[in-house]
Amino acid sequence: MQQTRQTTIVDIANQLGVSPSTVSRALHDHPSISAKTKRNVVRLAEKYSYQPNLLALSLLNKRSGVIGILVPEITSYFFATVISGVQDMVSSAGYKLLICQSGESFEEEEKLLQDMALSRVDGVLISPTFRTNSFQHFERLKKTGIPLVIFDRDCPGFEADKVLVDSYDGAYQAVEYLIKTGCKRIAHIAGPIAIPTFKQRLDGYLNAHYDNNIPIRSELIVYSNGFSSDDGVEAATQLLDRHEKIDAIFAVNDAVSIGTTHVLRENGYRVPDDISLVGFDDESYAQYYFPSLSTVWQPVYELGMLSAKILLDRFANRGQLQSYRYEVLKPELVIRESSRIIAESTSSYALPNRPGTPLVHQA
Amino acid sequence: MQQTRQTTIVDIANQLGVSPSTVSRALHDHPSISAKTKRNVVRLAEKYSYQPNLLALSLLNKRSGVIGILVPEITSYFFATVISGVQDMVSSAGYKLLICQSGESFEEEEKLLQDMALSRVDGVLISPTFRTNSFQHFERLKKTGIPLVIFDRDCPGFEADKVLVDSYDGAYQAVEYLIKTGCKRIAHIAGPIAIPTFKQRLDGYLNAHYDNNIPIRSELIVYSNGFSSDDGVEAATQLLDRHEKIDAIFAVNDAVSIGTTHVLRENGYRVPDDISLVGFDDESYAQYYFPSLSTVWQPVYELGMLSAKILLDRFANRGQLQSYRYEVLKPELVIRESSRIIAESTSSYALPNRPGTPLVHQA
DNA sequence: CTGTTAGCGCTTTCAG
DNA sequence: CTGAAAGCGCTAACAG
Repeated sequence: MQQTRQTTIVDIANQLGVSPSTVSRALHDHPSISAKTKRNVVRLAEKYSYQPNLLALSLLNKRSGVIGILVPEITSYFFATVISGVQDMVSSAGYKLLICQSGESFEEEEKLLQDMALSRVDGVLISPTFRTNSFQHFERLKKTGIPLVIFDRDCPGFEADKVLVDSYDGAYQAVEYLIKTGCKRIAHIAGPIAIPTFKQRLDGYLNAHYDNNIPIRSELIVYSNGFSSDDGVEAATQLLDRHEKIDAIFAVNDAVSIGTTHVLRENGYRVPDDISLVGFDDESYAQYYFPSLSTVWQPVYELGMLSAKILLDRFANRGQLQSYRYEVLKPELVIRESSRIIAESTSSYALPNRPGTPLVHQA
Repeated sequence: MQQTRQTTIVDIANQLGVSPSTVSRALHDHPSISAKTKRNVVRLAEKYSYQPNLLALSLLNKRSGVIGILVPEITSYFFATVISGVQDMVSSAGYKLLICQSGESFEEEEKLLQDMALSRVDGVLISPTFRTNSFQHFERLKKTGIPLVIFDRDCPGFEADKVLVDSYDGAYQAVEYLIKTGCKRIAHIAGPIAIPTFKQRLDGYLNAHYDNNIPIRSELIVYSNGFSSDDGVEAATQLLDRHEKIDAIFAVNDAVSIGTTHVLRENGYRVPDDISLVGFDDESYAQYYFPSLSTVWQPVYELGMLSAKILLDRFANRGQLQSYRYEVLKPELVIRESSRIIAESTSSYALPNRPGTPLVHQA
């Protein structure tokens, strides 16, 4: 624990009676360096377990080798997995990852982004808070020359590289499946529609009805304040209080789903016998839940990898003007026990075996 | 996206015809600086949206303002929550957090730790992989003067600040509770006992039996290869294959528990009617599971806060020799529906209402 | 009140 | 093959 001061290149130089530049060269296999001095330098370096100071290097090279990622929170399966994907991609390119949570607070998002800029991260990946409706802080970042990639949650009107999941499509698949299995009165527990992703899920729900000529009943849609299990409990309770007849529920995500099943069970409804239920996310517990949860799987890990890849590409083509990339990944419906299954269409829906979290997934 | 080169203090100085130091002083409210020049400087700084280069500062001050945290993985509720606690603590002290995952790989752990040392993090929080049995890389870090705190997973024989949870006690509580509720043949699905934490849970299981004069049957203990739900499925299957009579299972954690309930259900056992089940961790889904999971809650967020706090204290008393701190936090048994409840002892066990994840918890 | 100087640790011309 | 010098961006004595 004693702060013995790290040995520097100068220390070694002095001890050997050579110049710092010689030491530097020796340490980097520079061609024009005598084998002898090189040996001496390397020996000393090892003896003192010399460690190059990356801070000095960063200052010199004007790049820190750090990529920042800003997410609303890391405790959900979704973001934690995205981060894993990003981590794997950037570290294979020699970058470190600075992970920050905004906690869905806009002010925090601004502050953290500012912090990152100050510490001179080389690039940033951002999934904005659902309160983020002004993008000046993003623009500011762009202006300082730090490339950024928006992922998962879109920022309408803000131009940047973006990697999203087609939530609309996932929701559409889910609801159309419910319709095909004979459900007529399908409720939707929507998340805060300030989040574009959740708005899209609602739209998917609506259009699946429309395309299948099923009337939409606004009394079957309940808007939740958040998207945790507790929010699910609240929303589901609210839904049941309306005393509407329902035979299916499409919930905005799995967390809300399990809150919902809880309420349904307490009120004597059986899933899926009385009510079919489909969630979204395919959380790690979804397959082991009882009944196991039908849900929409998203290529989360891949989302992280791709976002990071796009950022790295920007580094490679630094300066060159390039149009922004806009990537949309496709989710997949996973049918399990929480929804009734109709025989004839099973084959087209059932996915072979998708255990928990596939680390690598083919697109 | 155009790299316009960030404006520096020198740019401002030149433009104003003053020296860089004057600019620096103006920007820092130095007492001896004329109101006029200060105004000029500030105006220009704003005009060019000047941003101090933290890398230069770090190099100068020999502190980066970054704290590193190294965990086996971030996708579990446990570590994600620890990180949240750490994040909140360190950011309130003005530090940034560099989060790294070892993926339970020893080599990766070594490499990442090395990386952190190179980027001159000011301190490190570590929860080692379960393969970590040599601590030379930790020693090396200590020698370079970077303080480190070990949390959650102990490193027997390695001296450092440590913050742990009393897993032994948690397990003991759980098993004693099962015994008190009348269970006679309590099985244990143990995790890899290379992890001290899991070894402790096993010990708690054993000693609770011993203290209550219940014979221990080795055929009721199954050692799982990992601690995911899939591992739980495998271990539970193995357990049932032994055709031993059992009336309760204490599983090493909640993830394994839900894999276990899955297998039990498939084999026609009802929980808790036929078999009582208790897990460990109190994951966010535990209370909404069916049946809701009896489990052992750990002060996870607090664990993160405290670990970070201890590290910050080291900074404050830098250099001063101090004995290492060894903190052990107490877990609490949470009784829900997956275990039979006996009337008379309920009161001493039942906890009022403990929804999901308490953000702040009194010790 | 302000400028000059030196230096954090390192690399990289440019001269030897 | 090696050294001297300059500089990345900034601050903190030390002089004026």
